[in-house]
Amino acid sequence: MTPYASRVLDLVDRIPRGRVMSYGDVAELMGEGSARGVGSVMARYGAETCWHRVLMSDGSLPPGHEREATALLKRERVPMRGTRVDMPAARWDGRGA
DNA sequence: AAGCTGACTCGCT
DNA sequence: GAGCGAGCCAGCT
Repeated sequence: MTPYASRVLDLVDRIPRGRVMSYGDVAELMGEGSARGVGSVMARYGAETCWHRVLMSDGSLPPGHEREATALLKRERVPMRGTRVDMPAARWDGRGA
C-alpha cells in the first residue's frame, strides 16, 4: 500500500451512494496524478472500497467487472443508459459530500 | 536509472 | 458509434 493509493481510496470512500466518478475525475479532484494512476490503484486495492462507483469517463464499466458493477449500481439506483452509466446525471463533482 | 505495463482519456478517422 | 494513436503517470523489473 503506497501513500498515493491511500489518498485515492480515501476519496473513493467519500463518493456518495448513488453517484459515480470517472478515474480522471478522481485524479482531478484529488489534484494529483492522472486517470491511469487511479486505475492502477483500483486494480490493486479496489476490492477494499466502493470500486463500482469509479468507472470510465464515457460511463462504461470497469473492464472485467461489468456484470457485478451493473448489479451494484442498479441496487444504488444509479441512472443507467443501457450498459453504461448516464454520466451527466450520475457524475459526482465532489460538492456536498 | 531506464523500460514496460495497465480497472485511463481525448482527438481524429 | 467503433477503432486507433499518442499522452498520461504510478509501480515493478
